[in-house]
Amino acid sequence: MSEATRRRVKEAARELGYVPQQSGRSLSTRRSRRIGIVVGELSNPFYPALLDPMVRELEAQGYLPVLIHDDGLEEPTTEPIFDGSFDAVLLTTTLLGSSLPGEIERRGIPYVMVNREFVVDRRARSTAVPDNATGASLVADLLVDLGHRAVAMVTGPAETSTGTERLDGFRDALARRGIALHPEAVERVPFSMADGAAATARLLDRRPVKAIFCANDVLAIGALETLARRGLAVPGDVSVVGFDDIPMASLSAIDLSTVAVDLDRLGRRAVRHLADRARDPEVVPTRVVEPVELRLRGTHGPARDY
Amino acid sequence: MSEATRRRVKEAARELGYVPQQSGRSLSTRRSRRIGIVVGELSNPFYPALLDPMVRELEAQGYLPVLIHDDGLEEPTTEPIFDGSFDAVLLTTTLLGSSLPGEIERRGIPYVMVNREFVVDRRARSTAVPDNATGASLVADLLVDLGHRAVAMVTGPAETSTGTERLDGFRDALARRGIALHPEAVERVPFSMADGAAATARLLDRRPVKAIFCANDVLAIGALETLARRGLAVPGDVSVVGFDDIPMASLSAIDLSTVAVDLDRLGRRAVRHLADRARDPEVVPTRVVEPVELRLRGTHGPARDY
DNA sequence: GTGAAAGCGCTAACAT
DNA sequence: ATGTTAGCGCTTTCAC
Repeated sequence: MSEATRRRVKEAARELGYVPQQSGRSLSTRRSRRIGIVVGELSNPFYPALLDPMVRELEAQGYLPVLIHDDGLEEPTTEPIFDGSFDAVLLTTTLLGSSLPGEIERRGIPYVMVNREFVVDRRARSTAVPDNATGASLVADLLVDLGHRAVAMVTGPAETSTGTERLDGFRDALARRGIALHPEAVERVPFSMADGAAATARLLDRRPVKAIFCANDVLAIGALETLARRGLAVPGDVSVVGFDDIPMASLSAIDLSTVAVDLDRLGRRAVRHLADRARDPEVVPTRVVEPVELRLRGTHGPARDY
Repeated sequence: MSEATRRRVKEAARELGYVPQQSGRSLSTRRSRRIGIVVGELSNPFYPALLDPMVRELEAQGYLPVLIHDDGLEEPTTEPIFDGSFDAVLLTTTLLGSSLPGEIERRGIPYVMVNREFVVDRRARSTAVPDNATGASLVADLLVDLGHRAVAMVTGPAETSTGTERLDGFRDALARRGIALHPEAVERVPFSMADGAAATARLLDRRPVKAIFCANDVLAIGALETLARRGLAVPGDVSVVGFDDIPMASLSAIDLSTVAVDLDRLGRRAVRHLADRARDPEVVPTRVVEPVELRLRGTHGPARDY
């Protein structure tokens, strides 16, 4: 076809406002240029922080993000995952016992888990996760080095890899330093600010606590909330350390010491790997581990009163 | 077809989990059960706050939300709006001069603007907006009643109805109380935390300021950031009032006095109206105005040193 | 190079 | 009731 004709046709199409219809195209090509994202509560600041880079990178790759809302209580609506609506799926809320990844796998739909893992057998799966164990051990060493002994942890649900790995990593690292994490010094709650606040209140009521490691920043901000309400000084009376380094953590009014995860990079790498898999099903599933580092701000301090 | 084969086929289909394919269905019914949402930066906490209730309500109405990312710099990718991908569209970033609503209208695609308006002629359009003028006047009266005279404002871009209406409402209400808002006491910047912080710094450098009204909470939190960095006490040295009452505003570490908008209700009402329009094109476009009220917290105080 | 036609998977209208 | 078929709008193949 001649170049001039091509241009004339394009021009005419533009004038008439013709836009090729996606449903027809999808039916014919079996590709939708859409990616489903199973994502948690947007009111939980962690999810926007993770979603933002994924949305940007998807846009750069020419995909449209479709949200599948998972409130953590009832099962999300999974039909669109299986009805051919998406070229691939991003999973950010996967629980350890979930059957969803297996079902998606069985149907040959490319997927990548982000921030969460699904560990059942030794088989490689596509995931992009922070180095939870290392991050937790960094916090343990930090607190021990500061002289803390009355240490507690607020962690997430046992069915979340983040909640479990960060707890295990913390406990193990403390043990290596000869400190036992007392069962009563551990609270397991959903990853929400309100739950973090309530868990901290229970911890404080139960036994003397001088340092609290929270499995993520959202829980940590909840903890700060409770401490502020009780008139306890941070870090004077109690040290608090979080995990993730969500944008809120760096506000001067919060100034949270935390384990920094480059969520931007995590999200983008997850999407790039997903796009690779969507384009070529032969691409081998990869476990991407994002390094972490301590981000020391204003909520940790030396132990006193020993 | 033999009875045995029929049974075998049905059985196999059930076991394999047959799911009707959406692209075929869409092509045939001309309905996608998907709604496009043109939304701003997810890293700007206002958007998750607005998106959250919309996503929930869409889910309740059986629609899937598809994000169209508008970074405010380059035009968002609008093809999917016109290629039949969506039954309707939610617009949350519309600028006053934008041609997008008109184009969408021309093609007969149902849409609702949320938090933003597009005012060109007298014709009714579907919008769901807070009562900007009233909110701004409430703040003006509050500050004047507290004795403030050295008043400034950080507002949003002139092309945003929110930025413009809140500025106009504030200026008019001040004028009614016999106070002029000096042009040098007004900063117009994009609705971001960093811009709010920078604008506040410029304001402070230019003239003595004792009270700052920010056109939204994101700007206000930026302002607090600058004030904290400069060692200025809030509200001792400077009062700050925001607009929207996003969840962050109520954190004890921020405790922002603001004009509360029920974003949850705003988002849900917008979606309900949109769903009505998507189901029946005859439904008349409605301008939904959400009432506002002062939410007095800890960042406003009486004027001193006059 | 150009044009016609088959077929993607579904729904709805129409026979039987 | 049940089964058949046309057609949604696109891409791709195949004739010409």
